[in-house]
Amino acid sequence: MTAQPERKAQLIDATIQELGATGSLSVTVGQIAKRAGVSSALAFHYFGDKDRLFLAAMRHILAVYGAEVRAALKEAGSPRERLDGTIRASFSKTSFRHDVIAAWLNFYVLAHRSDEARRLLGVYHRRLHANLVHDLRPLAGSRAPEIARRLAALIDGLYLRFVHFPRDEAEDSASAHVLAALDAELKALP
Amino acid sequence: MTAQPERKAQLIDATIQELGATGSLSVTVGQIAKRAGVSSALAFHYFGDKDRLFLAAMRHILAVYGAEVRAALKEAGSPRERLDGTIRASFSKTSFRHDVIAAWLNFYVLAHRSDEARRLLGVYHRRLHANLVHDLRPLAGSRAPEIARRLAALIDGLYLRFVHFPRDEAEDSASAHVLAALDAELKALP
DNA sequence: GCACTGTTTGACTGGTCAATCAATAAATCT
DNA sequence: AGATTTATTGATTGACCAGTCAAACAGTGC
Repeated sequence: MTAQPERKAQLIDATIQELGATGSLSVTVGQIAKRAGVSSALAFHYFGDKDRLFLAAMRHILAVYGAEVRAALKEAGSPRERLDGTIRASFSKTSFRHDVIAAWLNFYVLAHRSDEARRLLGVYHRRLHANLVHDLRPLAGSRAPEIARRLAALIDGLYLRFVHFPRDEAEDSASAHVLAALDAELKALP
Repeated sequence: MTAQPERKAQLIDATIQELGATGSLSVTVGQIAKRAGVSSALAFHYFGDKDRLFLAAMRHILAVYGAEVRAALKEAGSPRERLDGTIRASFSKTSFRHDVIAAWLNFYVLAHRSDEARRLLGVYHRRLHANLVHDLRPLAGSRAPEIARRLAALIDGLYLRFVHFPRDEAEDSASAHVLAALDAELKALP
């Protein structure tokens, strides 16, 4: 999946950057190609059309995010530490890079009309859910899936809010909110 | 604000519908005008440019949402009932109309680069927050604002998820999740 | 019946853009 | 070395679109 020609990677990077610069999917393939230092025809040669170029960029972002989560989990021991890692990875510096933000926002829009984009979004959802459930199970037993669903939605919702109204301590503040919700859920367990 | 010619309202409706039909902000003023049964020049005459037309549409959606919240609150007595009303209004049938969904998703994108859109989004945030805090206060005292922040983010996050992966019982299921989170927060109070 | 004001349009412009294509260069194979 | 595939581009096309403008139209007051 990542053994492609150099140019493909350049174009994907340029897509993300250009998306961040203009903020909408109406970026032109020409602008992207220019930033990548190649002709626009090459972008079409490799990706077929604009949508597939953008989807490739989104897959790349999700791959990077997945790697960050895995890295965070590797250093965690207890379920509680692992949950903390999963949550913090969702609010990592990378996630708050303004080009990554723009990609995510436009991805949500695209997922509403493109089947492939929705499928990709589903992959992200399931991965996050599975991670949360795995480490909630020892703490919450059969209530784990239900609580995981709420924590996942809370993560997305907080992300959206910090994206539009950023603060310096977004990373910590957002994580703290999710952990507080987790504690409340656990404390309230029967 | 709404004592303007009928045509303005028609154009706003058409904007929302066309946005729902194509799913992205790249709808053309021509398409919108055609759906409204007028010439595109008229849209420019009334709204100046495309962005302002879209913002007017979004203001309309927020106004309808606000009215739904107010209606739900009118029938509620206890703080708990009022919270339930606020939450259910956020997941009303209207909010899940597919053209309203498309408008919200694109609104999030726009809010990332347009000051006026972000300002509008801030209005929505503050209104929701204020409503939640008002009715949480008797139940959670000084912790009300903090909990309200989480519930608001949870509402947005759940909305996003049900929007992309709809279920028949979305309305009830989403509300139930928020209420469950509320109960957990209250039960966990010191 | 005239002046005035707001409404509405058709025609136009200047520009943009996704996608294609024919052609060249470079690499790989046989 | 000749054949075949892959990488890459410049030029082009055909459609489309935001925004402008001058003019036609309709109502209102006088």
